[in-house]
Amino acid sequence: MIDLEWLRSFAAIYRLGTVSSAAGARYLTQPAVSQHLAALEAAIGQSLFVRTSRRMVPTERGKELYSRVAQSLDTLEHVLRRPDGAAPEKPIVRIGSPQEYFYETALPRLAGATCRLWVEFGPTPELLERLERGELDLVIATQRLSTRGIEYGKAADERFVLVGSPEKMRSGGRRPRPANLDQVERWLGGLDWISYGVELPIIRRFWQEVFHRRPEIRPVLVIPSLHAILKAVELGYGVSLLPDYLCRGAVSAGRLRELWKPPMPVANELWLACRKTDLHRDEILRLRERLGAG
DNA sequence: TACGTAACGGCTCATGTGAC
DNA sequence: GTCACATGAGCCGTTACGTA
Repeated sequence: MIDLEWLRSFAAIYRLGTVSSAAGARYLTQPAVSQHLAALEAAIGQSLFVRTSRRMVPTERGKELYSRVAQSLDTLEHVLRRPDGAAPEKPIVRIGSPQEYFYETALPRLAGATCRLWVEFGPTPELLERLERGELDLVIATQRLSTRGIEYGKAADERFVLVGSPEKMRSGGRRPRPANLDQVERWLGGLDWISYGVELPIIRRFWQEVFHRRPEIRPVLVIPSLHAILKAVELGYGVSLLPDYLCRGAVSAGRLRELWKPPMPVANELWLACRKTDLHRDEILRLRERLGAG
């Protein structure tokens, strides 16, 4: 007979990745949780995790079991937590995202969601790692990493727009003919640039895709925030590349100007990632639909 | 019915083991 | 050396059972 406590410990190990952290989360000691898992594996007759030196990696049987019990255990946890007569507690979905995309695009789409949302920001590789570890439920990713057990759905395309302030452009010297890439490169290389980082992320990619070489640019301003870059461009610090969803409003309002359109647009795909074992969860499916990856 | 006692289950603490 | 899991020893609460 399988004890419910064994399953609760199993789910905690699955989500948190180690027996020790699962023990902490369950207010038990590590040996207690270790014994729960050993008893569950003995009852089932199969290993549910591969013991590596640093992590407990679920086996196929472990993944299958988790997908079958996770929703029921969550429901049970909610029922046990809520006081008698209280309305059923909404499930929690933990979302990881790039800050600017979430603020500009995801947040308006999530208005009226029927679950509670806990949002965290960070770089995509880190967020995907945390998704795999069970610390997040849904990640808006700027790239697809080959991670087993993660399902990706296309959420959106973002096009990078080369922008500057109208005042800066008036004093920026004579503009080259748009079709002459050598002239355009020399012209752009002579402008003041604002970059997200010293390694010139976005700018480097733009340069390589358009001019097929590395940019020789020393940015006048480095700010790891796209919103701050937008403001800095408006204030005339220099020019930069921004996602279309972020600068569209400022361009329409005349605060920014698109300086030049490359022959082929430089774009990025945005993905919505979740664990395959969570694909049965209603709240996950609904959020995927809202965010465009249904 | 009340009490004493043994058995059992589940926990913690301490420690061993293996991987990095 | 550090980190994480497994294991043995011992403690404690619960339960079953016998006895007054």
